[in-house]
Amino acid sequence: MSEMRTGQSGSQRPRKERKTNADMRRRQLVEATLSSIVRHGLARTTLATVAREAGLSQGVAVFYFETKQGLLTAALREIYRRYEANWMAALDAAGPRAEDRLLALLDADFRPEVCSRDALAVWYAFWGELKTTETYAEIAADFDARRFDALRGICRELVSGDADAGELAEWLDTFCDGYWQKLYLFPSAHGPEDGRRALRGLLARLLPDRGAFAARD
Amino acid sequence: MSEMRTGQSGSQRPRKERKTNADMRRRQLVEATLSSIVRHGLARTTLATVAREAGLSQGVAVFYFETKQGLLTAALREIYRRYEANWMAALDAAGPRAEDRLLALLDADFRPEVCSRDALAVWYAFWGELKTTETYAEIAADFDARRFDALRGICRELVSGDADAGELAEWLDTFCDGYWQKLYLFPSAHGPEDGRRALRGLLARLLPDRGAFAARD
DNA sequence: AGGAATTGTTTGAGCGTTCATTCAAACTTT
DNA sequence: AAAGTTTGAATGAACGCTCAAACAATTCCT
Repeated sequence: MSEMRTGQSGSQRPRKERKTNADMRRRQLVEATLSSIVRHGLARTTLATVAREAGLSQGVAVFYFETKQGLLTAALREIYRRYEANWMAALDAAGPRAEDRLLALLDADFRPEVCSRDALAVWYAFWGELKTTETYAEIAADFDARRFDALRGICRELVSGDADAGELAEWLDTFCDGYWQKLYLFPSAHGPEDGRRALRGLLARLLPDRGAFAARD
Repeated sequence: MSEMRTGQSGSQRPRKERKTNADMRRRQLVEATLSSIVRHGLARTTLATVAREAGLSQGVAVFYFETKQGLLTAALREIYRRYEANWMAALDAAGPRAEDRLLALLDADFRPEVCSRDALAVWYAFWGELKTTETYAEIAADFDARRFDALRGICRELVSGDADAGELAEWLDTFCDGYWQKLYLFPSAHGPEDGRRALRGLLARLLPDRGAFAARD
């Protein structure tokens, strides 16, 4: 009964430590990248600023991500992952009624986790280079599709006719994107709370027959 | 009767030729900057790419703009100037009726002159660095304020109550910003024409009592 | 179990490149 | 001749990436 071939699962801790360490380092570096983008902007984010932020050497960033571009791509993927986790969690927490699910999904866009000033700085920094970095566009399209499908699905429960539901979903999605721009460009004039309020007002207008969105007034 | 102090206006053409030349060069360099941003992105736009695009030497760009940053700032101001000229011209061309003026102002946002794929690439490239370049934010706030005032003014003619008018103006402004984002991120799924159509649909919903916006169904 | 060998990780100096800016000299217009 | 304009080589700083060497964890061998 000697030891097995360190293969699948039986062994005690054959390489687990190293794998764990690698994942931890990658997370640490991605986190440092996001911090650096917030602090210095994407244009002035270098391997040096990331390494300094992470408390590591420049070399280790290249070791785990091959290239600076790989690190940036991982960072963009990460914020989209967080964004998706945010609205999915909001949907899970919402009740079964379509009105509640719609509000949950849209409200999620105005949680500081995804639209704080720092978060917006990162979003727009990456979008600014979307046209010159093919991968960014693919990531954006991938994540956006899932959210829009969810949104349209809910709208279909609220209005009759697929065309009208799609139209409504497009309006609401557009509103969210547009309000993010306000939050980003003019943060002193618009906060997430204002966004939620404006959203409710718009919903009350667009779906007047649904009492759930009726304005106080 | 010796020569005067080259001062105000009396002299025949004391420096006029040179001034004209300087303005022409500045325009040429700003144009080349915008082209370079479209072609290479803002991050890879250098004095060399701008000079090559303009058919001039690098030195002349510095001569007229002192610094690369000065050149970029001038380019941003230029696209905002064009944007403003676009919606102001649309307003001037529209009739006196508030419905027509509203549609003219909003439709102007979907003219290729300001929202073509190339134009959007420039907009988002600059916005991406807004948080790290104070001047960009000032320029954006300056131009945005004038447009929003115009929009709100028209909305006040259409709905009673300043609060409701302001709310409507915010919704519509947000819609325009949001749709630009769709045009930019997913140009294969959304074109300016779709934006105009969606806008009309939204207007018909938000202002149902105004026949001018009634949907054809 | 204990020490050597192997494999994985981290460092930071160094390389080649690119970039913004400078500037003396050449060229043009007044 | 004077003033204005344009050039492009030179400068120095910053950057992404490489790599040999150092360090650490794990495995192998007895």
